Amino acid sequence: MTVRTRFAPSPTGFLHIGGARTALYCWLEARRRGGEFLLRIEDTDRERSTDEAVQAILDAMAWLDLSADEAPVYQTQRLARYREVAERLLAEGKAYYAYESKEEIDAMREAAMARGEKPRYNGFYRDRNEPYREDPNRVIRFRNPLEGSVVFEDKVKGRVEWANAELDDLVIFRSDGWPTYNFAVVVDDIDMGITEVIRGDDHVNNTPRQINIYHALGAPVPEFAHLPMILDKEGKKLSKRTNSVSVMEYREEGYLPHAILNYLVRLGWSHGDQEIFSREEMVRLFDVADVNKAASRFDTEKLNWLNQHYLKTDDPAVLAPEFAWHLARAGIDATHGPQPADVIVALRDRVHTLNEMAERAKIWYGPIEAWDDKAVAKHLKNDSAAAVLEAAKGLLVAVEWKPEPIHGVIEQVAAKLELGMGKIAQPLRVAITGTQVSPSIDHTIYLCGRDEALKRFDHALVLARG
RNA sequence: GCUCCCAUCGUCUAGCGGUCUAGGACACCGCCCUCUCAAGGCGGGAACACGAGUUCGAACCUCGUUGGGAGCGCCA
Repeated sequence: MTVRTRFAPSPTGFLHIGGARTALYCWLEARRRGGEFLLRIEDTDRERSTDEAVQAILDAMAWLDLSADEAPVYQTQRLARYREVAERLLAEGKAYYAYESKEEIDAMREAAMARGEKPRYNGFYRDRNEPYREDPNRVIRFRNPLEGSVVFEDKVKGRVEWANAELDDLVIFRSDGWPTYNFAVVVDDIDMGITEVIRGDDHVNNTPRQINIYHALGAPVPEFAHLPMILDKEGKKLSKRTNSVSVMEYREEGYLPHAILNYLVRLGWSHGDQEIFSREEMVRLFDVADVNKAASRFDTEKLNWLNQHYLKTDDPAVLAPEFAWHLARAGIDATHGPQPADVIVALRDRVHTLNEMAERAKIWYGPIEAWDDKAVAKHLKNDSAAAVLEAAKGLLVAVEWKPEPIHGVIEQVAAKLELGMGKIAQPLRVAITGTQVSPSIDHTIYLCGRDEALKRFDHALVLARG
């Protein structure tokens, strides 16, 4: 049988970083085993689901390049099917109508808690065989087995056993006429031919209930793999207050999609000592069965390292479009000025993210915004600065405009004036950038462009002599 | 409260009864390189939560303790 996995987010917000990892693992598992990866939008909560959220999730998936093999399935479009299945369960006596009000249910729960028990439905309508009737409180409940236990072999957690006595008769159809999560999921997973249910840890508790529904429906039970949670740096649940949780926020912060994927694949899974995984390697080596049981913390420092790793090793031409996106966001008009790919080469050893890179690139796309007074005082207003600037200007006018020849010019100036590189590079750097920190001086000058560089030297000469 | 789950350096992890004076990576510290900042190279500190038991032998198996987490909805 073909392996089929699915990622099933509910569109109540953006694609969460934890959701992204779940999607990645589902995608990888399907790919490795030559199967299919599907997407299902769980939008039955009409109060909280929005079209914007659906689009945001789709966009994030596309940006991460985790494409589904079939068009997404929307639960809201499958209502008739859920009804049909629920009717069948009703007809077979595997489900029944119940008419308690929400207040009654709440009271039931509180009473159980008071008795030190789990808050559960007491099964009042279980054996009453109440017929269908118009009632605002009408729900359909699943007749869960009373005895025995549900056992399943979770691919990451191992054997899980659950006493049916712990489970109550869950609502499968709400009074508003929509199916509940636990029911819709099972119907969908059966209809979609899902063979591997890979999802977050928070669903383990639902699994026994769902397995009972599979049994009631006479459908084969898929394999389950419950992924541990991703916690924040403090070991707390990831929250918007303290972390970026949306994948697209990470994009805005300048992270590369494959850096995020590489970070995520190693969070809870490993392959010996390997840290860097290409897509092909992930597909070949990943196996959900090797995923760790314990929750892990999200460490931005390591993500930073990975992001810079890819910044340094990827082809600048391939990185250029994503970088251009950041330049535009930073309000930079890149139609004039240096090629983004050249800027990447100059800055990639110095930053961890693309937006940091865009910020530093400003110096070559527009005028110097702020002069560092200390830099000017130290490197421009001294005995040799003016001479250095003059000499450099003289040679730069005619040199071939590439980093290497420019580097040659600087060496010539040093030789001619009998000065060390420090005495040459720093005044030039301040002249071009207004600060004493920048990439190597040849690149710094090169990226500025000949005309602009000469203009900045002239201005610096004024400062040096003033 | 009840049910279930988890536990190796600060963090991500390797380890699947002897090869562990516990390996790698991020972060941190030091040195080197150096036109600044980085990057890079070399080196360093840093962990088996605790207690019993099983065994000739335990990070690995069992039980308990402690500490964390999840769930207990007409939310997903």
